[in-house]
Amino acid sequence: MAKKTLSAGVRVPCCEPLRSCEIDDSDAVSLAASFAALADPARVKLLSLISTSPTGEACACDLIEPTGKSQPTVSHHLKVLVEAGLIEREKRGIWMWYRTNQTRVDALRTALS
Amino acid sequence: MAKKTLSAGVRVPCCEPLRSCEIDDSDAVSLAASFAALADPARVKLLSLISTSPTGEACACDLIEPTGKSQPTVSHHLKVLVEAGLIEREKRGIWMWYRTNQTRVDALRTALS
DNA sequence: ACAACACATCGATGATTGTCAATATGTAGG
DNA sequence: CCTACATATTGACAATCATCGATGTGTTGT
Repeated sequence: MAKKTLSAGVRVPCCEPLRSCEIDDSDAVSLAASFAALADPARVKLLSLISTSPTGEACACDLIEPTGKSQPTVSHHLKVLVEAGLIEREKRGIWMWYRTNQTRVDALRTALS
Repeated sequence: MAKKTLSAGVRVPCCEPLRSCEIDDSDAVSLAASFAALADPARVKLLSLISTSPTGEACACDLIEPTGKSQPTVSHHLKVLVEAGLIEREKRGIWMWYRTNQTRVDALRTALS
């Protein structure tokens, strides 16, 4: 029961930082989905590995050993990151190359402002 | 370990070690835990509601209706956010007041840089 | 064509999570 | 003490998730 609201409660359009205005339901859902993609240590590490690569991209074959997980598990986590839009994949020859989608990561960071 | 064909069947390592800037496991675990706290639309909305409050804090009683969840469910989500360090709680009289831990949120945002 | 390799997908399983009804805890007033 | 209220906790359940072995798909070199 809200009864101590002091302001008029005017709603403004929102896709901006959390602190600036109250977000609507669809924004909350999409933001939560993005954060969920980072809600596993393996995926945080994968994004770090890919982001810090000197060339800007990383081969899947170099991402298995550092995570300490099996190849299918790493493949699964990479798929989660791709579907969340945080990284992109490109097949060259037999190798799959991953790079970060900096625009999407930046958008996430902005949402925390 | 993965190798790459340059030409004439010569195989070389995929890319640079990827380890110079790699975050360590404990950092990945703690970061993932923080992101996990934001991996639910209800919690994203709660953090938004609290952060955008004109007074800087919000009473639990005002957070139930906007989320569309039951009172125990909202209480549960608030607890998750508190335990993740993203918000803080203070009881005054009958009401529980929540405010954002901006330092922690800023730390999360920095991690995405 | 064939074998070796890189990666994705499938299937199964144990663990975690979101949800709410019921109940407990704590606070204020009569 | 008793009642009304605000919030937290418990218990149970369905849904989702992380994991890996087995297998499928596609590519390269022989």
